[in-house]
Amino acid sequence: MPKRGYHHGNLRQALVEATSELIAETGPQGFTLAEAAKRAGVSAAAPYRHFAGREDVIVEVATQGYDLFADLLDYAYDDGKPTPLKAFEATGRAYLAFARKYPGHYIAMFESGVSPGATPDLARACERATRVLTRAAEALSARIPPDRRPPAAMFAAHVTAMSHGIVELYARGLPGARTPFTPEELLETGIGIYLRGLGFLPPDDEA
Amino acid sequence: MPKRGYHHGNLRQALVEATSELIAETGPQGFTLAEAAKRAGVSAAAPYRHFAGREDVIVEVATQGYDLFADLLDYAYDDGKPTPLKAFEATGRAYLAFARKYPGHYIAMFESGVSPGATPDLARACERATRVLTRAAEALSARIPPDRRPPAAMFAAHVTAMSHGIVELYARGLPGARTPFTPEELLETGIGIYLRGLGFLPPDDEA
DNA sequence: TGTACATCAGTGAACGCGCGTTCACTGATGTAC
DNA sequence: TGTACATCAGTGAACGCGCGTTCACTGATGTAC
Repeated sequence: MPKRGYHHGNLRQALVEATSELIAETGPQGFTLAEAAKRAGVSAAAPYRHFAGREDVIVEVATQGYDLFADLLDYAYDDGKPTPLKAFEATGRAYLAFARKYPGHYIAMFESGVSPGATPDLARACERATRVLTRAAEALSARIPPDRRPPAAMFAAHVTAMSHGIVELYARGLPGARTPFTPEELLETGIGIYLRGLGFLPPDDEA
Repeated sequence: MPKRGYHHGNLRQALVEATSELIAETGPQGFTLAEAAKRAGVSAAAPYRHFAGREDVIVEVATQGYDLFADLLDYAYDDGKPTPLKAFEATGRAYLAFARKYPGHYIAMFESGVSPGATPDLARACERATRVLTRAAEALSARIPPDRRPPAAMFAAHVTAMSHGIVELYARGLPGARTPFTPEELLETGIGIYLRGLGFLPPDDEA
């Protein structure tokens, strides 16, 4: 990695980081390129040396976000070890941790209105993240009694929807939709009940 | 209702409707008061006769949204008839139907960054909607074996989260997070599995 | 090692634009007599 | 019923502002000889 190479050093990445911060603070529509440039300590014209325009920066944040997301989920899943269930639960926790730690990336990915097909890179990164989630669902699915096993894609969609809903409603600053529960509690109990409904967990307790 | 009273007739409500359309099209940050005025066939200065400013219009859309939301949920719940389960499922379908039919209101309520405490009216409307959902969860909860019955608030949060997640990820125009399933299918199956996990539904099938 | 040159990241001024908001106004509506 | 007046919803012009983007430039870096 070139440290402080040219004038700025690594302006491109500095702009991506400033942008993700700004998106977390003001939303994807509220983000301005001028403010991102100012935060990076650079004139308003400088970003055009690295990006085609405003939209392009958001797309890059989303792309890096999906890549990081896929990495984290993959690491948490750990090839299904020690058990598919434990690995699956770890993946869920990683989902929440990512949303909490990288809110700007998360918003750029899911709330910016950027189409995942906007760029080949973005499409690739997005698909990779989806694949990790689907794989986790499939591995777990294999242990479910076939007669009540839903398609793995549906299984993955249910879990993704609950995770996303918890992030949006209870992990963000929304002061209205308050519950006495932490997002982590909600996700763990919610997924637990769901898995029991699939017949995977014993009816009483024990994980 | 006064039909075409003063000059415009009912500019206030026309602005609210134009705003909800615009929010659905461009997001809460992309909405401009000038465009809403144009759609209502009125000069850019006219809205200030009815609203304090831009933010105030969004708050009004959110308030009317929560009121309508509460009405629809309440109607669907129908006092728990014919059974708490059927009523609960009908309420879930009403959630999805509202989000689909009034996307601008939905976005103003959940994605605009407007705090539910912004206005006494908004707080009241928001609480009313929450109360309907919690009541439905409580009534159903009473039929759940006490040893595995979660707090009603948690129950309500799980279901709200899954509903919201399905709306955001699979009922909107996001061309990336595609599944072969309709939002209605996803919600019905997801809630069904969840309820089975609570021990409410018989392990095999039957509603 | 030293010099001349090409490259190119970042600058600063400028542009056109559309937005939110204000303000004096105007003209239709409602009301008092 | 008719007239005079008060009210107030909507107008049009204007403002200040910040944004996205362009463009000729400048000056540091890398490279060829």
